[in-house]
Amino acid sequence: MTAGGPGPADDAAEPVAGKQPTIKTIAALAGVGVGTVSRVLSGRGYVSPDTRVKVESAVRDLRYRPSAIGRGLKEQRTKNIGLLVADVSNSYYGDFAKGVLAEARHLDRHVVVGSSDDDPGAEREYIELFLEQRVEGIIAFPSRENLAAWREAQEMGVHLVFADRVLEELSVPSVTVDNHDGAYALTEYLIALGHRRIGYLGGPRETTSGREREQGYRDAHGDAGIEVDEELVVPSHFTRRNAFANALRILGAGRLPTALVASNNILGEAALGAVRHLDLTIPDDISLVMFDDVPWATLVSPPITVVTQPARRLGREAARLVVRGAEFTSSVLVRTELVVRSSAAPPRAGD
Amino acid sequence: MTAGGPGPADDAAEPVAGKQPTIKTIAALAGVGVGTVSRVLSGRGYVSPDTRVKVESAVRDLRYRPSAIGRGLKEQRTKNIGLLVADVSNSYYGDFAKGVLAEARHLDRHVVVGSSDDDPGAEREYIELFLEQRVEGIIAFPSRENLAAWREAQEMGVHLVFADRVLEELSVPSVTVDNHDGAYALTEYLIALGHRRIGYLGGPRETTSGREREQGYRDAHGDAGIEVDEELVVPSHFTRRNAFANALRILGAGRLPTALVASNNILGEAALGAVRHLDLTIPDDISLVMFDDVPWATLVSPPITVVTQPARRLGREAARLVVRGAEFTSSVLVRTELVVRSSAAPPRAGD
DNA sequence: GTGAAAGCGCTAACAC
DNA sequence: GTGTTAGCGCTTTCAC
Repeated sequence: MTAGGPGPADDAAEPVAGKQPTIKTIAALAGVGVGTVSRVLSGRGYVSPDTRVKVESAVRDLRYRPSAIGRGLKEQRTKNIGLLVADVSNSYYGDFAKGVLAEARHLDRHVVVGSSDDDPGAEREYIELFLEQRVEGIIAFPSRENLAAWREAQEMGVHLVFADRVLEELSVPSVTVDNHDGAYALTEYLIALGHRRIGYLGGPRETTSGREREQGYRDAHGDAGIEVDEELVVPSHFTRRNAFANALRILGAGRLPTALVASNNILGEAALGAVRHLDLTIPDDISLVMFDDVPWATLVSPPITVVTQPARRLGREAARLVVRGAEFTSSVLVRTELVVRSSAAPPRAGD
Repeated sequence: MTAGGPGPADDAAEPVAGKQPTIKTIAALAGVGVGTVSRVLSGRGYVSPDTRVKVESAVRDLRYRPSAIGRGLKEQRTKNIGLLVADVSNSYYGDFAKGVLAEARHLDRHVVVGSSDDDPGAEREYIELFLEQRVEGIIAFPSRENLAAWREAQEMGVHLVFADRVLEELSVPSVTVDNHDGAYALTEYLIALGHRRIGYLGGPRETTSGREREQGYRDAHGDAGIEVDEELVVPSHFTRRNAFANALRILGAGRLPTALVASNNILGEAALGAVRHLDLTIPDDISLVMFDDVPWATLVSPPITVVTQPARRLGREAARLVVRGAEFTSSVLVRTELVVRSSAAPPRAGD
C-alpha cells in the first residue's frame, strides 16, 4: 500500500503460503498485547494514537485479516445466512438471490447457498448443514415434507424467513406476492377478451402458492359465472420434462382450450414449447399468458402478457427480515402487476 | 426419532431457543468425557459399543449438531469455498453455480456466493471477505483490476480456480471453453453461407475470453481471405443497456451487415432486441448467431443457431479442482459445440 | 492506556 | 477403552 504497485521486497514481511498471521503475530510485531490489537481493530475502548499507529502498520505489513472463525467462536454466532432455493439456474431464483446478496452485502452478511432441486432430502441436508454452520438465519422456499426440520430450526433460535410459500403450522415471517390476485388478474383478463375454455398449467398443490394461484384462476371463473373444465386444470412439477408433458396434455384435451395460463416461468416455457410443437399460432390459435416476467417474454413473438413478481425486491426484503430476526407479523406481501403484451387476443369466432 | 412424529414432550430434553448443546453437554448427559464424544462422532479411535450407544442417544435426545465453528478453529480451515460470479441472475452463471453446488455437496463442501456485478470494487470486497472467512478455495470469474488481490490470495495458500477467463500473470488452474474455436466456428459457418459483412458484438477486450473470441472471429475471416470491416466490430460491456446500444450501433453502421455474431447470451439478447426494434426479419434481413445455448434460444422464432458452453459441467470441474487444490497444469479446457438451427441463411442476392 | 488471562467448541495427544 | 488437557484465534474482563 505504501509503495504503490507490487514492489518485490519491502523487508522480511512477506506472507508465506498457508501460514496466516494471527492476532498474536501482530501483537508481537507491534510490541503490544493481543488485547490492544483487538481494541484497535474493533475500535472499542481506548488506545493511544502512538500504539494505534504501530498496530495498524503491523496489520498492513503482514496483510493481517482477522479470522472470522476465531471471532465466530468467541461471539457464538457467524455473520452468515443460508439461502435455500429450488434451482439456482432458474432466472426467478437467480433474481431473488441477487436481491438477497445485494442486501446481505449491505448488511455485512455473507450468504451460503443451497439448491435443492425440489428434493426434500436435499433440502433437509441443507438445513442440517446450515445449523451446523451456526448461521444467523435461513431464507428458504420451504417444502412441507420438512416441516419438522423447519420447526426444529426455529426452536433453536435460527431466524427463518420463507419465500414464495408458507408453512401454515409455523409462525415464520415470509416474503410473497399476492398469488391469488396475480392468477385472478391473468384469468380475468382472458375472460374479458371472451375466452371461456381456459387451460391452467399450475404448480404442485402441496404448496400454498400453488393452491392460491389455482384458486385465483377458479375465482375469476366463478365471479364471471363460468364453469371450470377440470380436464383443463393440470398441476405440474417444475421440471422441464414434466411441465412439457403436462402442457401437451392440456393442449390435447377433448377440445383445444382457446387460452392457457401458465403459473410460473418454467411452466410458461413448457407451454410455449408445446404450442410450438403442435404448430399452433399465438394468439390466433391459442392465447398464452403467464406468471413471471422473464427476459425472453419480450424476445419471443408475439411478446407474452405476464404478471410480474418483483423477485429481486423480494430477495432484498427477505435478507432484511432475516437479519432483523423479524416476527411473523412483519411478513411482506407485494402485489403483482399485469403487463399486457400481445400474446392474448379474443378467441376465434366459433371456438 | 425414537417415537416417530413430533411427540410433544419426552422429558426435559427439549432444546431451548438460542441455547445449543455443546460437546460438553453431550459428554455430561452420556456420563463420559468430551474426547469420547468426539471419537464417537468422528468414528476415529475405539469406543466400546456400550459407550457408543449412550453417546449416540444423548446426541439424538439433545438434537446435538457439532459446531462447524469450533471444528474450524481447531482444524484451522473450513469446508467452505467461495464462488464469485458477475451476475447470479444471468442463467449462464446460474448454470455454472448449479454445477458448483452439486459437486460441492458431493464433496461435503459449502459454498459462499458473491455476485460482483462486474464491479472490481465489489469483487475486491468479496475476495477480502472470503479470506477472512478462511475459505478453503475460491472459484471466480476474475477481473484484471484485482490482479494484486488474486495474487495475494494465492500466496496465502487459498486454492484458486478461475473460470471463463484467465490472468496470465498468475499460475492459477482454470476451467474454460475453447473461446477462439467457438467464435471461429460461428463465423466460419456464416462465411460458408456466403456472408461477407458480418457484425461482431463482443465482450470487453480486457478479458482473455473477450480477446480470444474476437480473434476467432478475425481468424475465420483471415482464413477465408475476407477483410474485417472494423466498423462492424464492437466490444461491449455485459449490461443490458450498454449491449443494446452497441447492437444498434452495429446495425446502424454505414451499410447493414448481412449477419451478426453475438459473443454471449446477454449480447445475444441485446442483438435480438435491436433486430426486433429495427423491424428486421431473421434470417431474411439479417442472420444472427450467438454464444451460449440459453433456454430462450429455441423459444424464439426462428430458433437461434448457437455455440454451446457446458456451463454446468464447467462448474462441476471447477469445484473438483478447487477442492483438490489442483495445479495450473490441471486446467480444464472443453470444446464448444455448434448447434445449427434456423437463424442464419445465405444473404439476399445483392447484399 | 495496556497486558494478562479466561473461555467460546472442538480435536488430538497423552496418560491412565 | 476412556478421561483429561492443551490449544486453535479471538474478545472481553480485570488488574495494573
